[in-house]
Amino acid sequence: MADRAHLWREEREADPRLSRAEIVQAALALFERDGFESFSMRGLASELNIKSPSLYWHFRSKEELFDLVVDAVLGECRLPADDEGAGAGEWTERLAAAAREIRRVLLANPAATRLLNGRVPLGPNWMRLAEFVIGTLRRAGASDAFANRCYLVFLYYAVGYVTQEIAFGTGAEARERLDEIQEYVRGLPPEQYPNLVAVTAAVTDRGLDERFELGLRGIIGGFKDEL
Amino acid sequence: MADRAHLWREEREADPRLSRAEIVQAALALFERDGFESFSMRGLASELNIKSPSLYWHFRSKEELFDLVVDAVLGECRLPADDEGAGAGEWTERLAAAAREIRRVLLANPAATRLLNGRVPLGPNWMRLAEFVIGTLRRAGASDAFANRCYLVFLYYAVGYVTQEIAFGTGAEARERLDEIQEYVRGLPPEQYPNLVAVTAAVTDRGLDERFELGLRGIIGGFKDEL
DNA sequence: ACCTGAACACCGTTCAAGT
DNA sequence: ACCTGAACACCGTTCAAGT
Repeated sequence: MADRAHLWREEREADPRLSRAEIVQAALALFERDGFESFSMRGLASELNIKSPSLYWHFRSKEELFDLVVDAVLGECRLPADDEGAGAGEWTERLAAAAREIRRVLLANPAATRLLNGRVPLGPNWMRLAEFVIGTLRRAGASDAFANRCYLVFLYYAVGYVTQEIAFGTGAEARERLDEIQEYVRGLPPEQYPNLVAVTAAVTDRGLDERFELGLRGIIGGFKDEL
Repeated sequence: MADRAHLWREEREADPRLSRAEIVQAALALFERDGFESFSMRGLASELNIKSPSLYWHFRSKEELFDLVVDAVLGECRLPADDEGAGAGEWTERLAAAAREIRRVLLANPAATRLLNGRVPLGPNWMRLAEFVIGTLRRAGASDAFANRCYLVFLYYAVGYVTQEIAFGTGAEARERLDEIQEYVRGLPPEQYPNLVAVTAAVTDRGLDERFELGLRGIIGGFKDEL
């Protein structure tokens, strides 16, 4: 009887030992559930039913864990298949699609995205993005030197834009926040900020999508001109 | 004799009471001296020879103080004078100059710049930047709606790029770090990252200035095309 | 190999109290 | 009006010890 219970238990909690990947996924989930500011190693440990010092067997530090969380998020980006053949679209459109995908994934993980700042991403999923951008550019005829220049500009644009965008919040919260800010700007002294106030008064939409596209057209258009 | 000493003392430490601006300046200095991670309210208080709870008489929270530190940094940006007359250069060049100035100031204050992430800047010095960009665009013939779209894209590009750039460190440290990363990328499996590895092998310079300019040309060129 | 208890040296913030 | 002492409820991390 006792033997049987034990067997059941073993089958139930499939692997009592935690893998690094499992911990990273739990960290990511916790980030998005409770927000950036609420995260702590102790909180993560308790979510995993262990004590916080155990985490230091798996990771050297919180920063190291964060590096992996960032890469895990980037891993959610689905890039267009790497085909040069007939079906492959225009390179400019391929790049634009990748940028939109990066934005989609980062907006879906706003809390974890904040980890990207002040961090040089070096994980496989960042490298995958770099490989895609550089490959696309080279097949479009870019020299090595030029492709090397472009890819960071491109990725920094996407990441940088979304990072600032996220500060407004996401979803309904963002819309509310943006409306508040519009109110605030409209109330600013017009003699000091004539253009800012005038322009804000004239526009009522929020247009974060359109702005991303505007910058993106500029960046990619610039690549095309200098190719 | 005791009276005299007292007078001296009063003349020396001009204003024993601290103003918000003084505290903000001290916080900024501390940030850049000891780095982002080392900052604490207790540390700031001890730098000002007060105890940390006193800071909460001046500021509602650490976040509120940070808002002011961010705006203080942005206040260091010197924009071209607002002249429409004969001396005024091409609007594209005026915008480019402003972007370079923002980058210069943020690179000079890397620790404080990290505060910009996840924050919507709403202080007077951010508004000043917005006013400048919008004014320049409107005088160049942009509609209200278009100027409103462009200015955030423009500012986000500058801020976003520098934010990521700063992750490499600054000065000699950055050069060292970049060389390390180049080594690391060159050592990556070429069958997995053929383009990335090839391109990195072909290029030896670090080119963060040139990349910023490349993106900037694209962004501003895009504005010009759609004006 | 993986996890824990106990401890160290910190945090941000509140609040009653001082002057 | 401005500042402090004492306290609360936390942190990340280390390290000897357990299994």
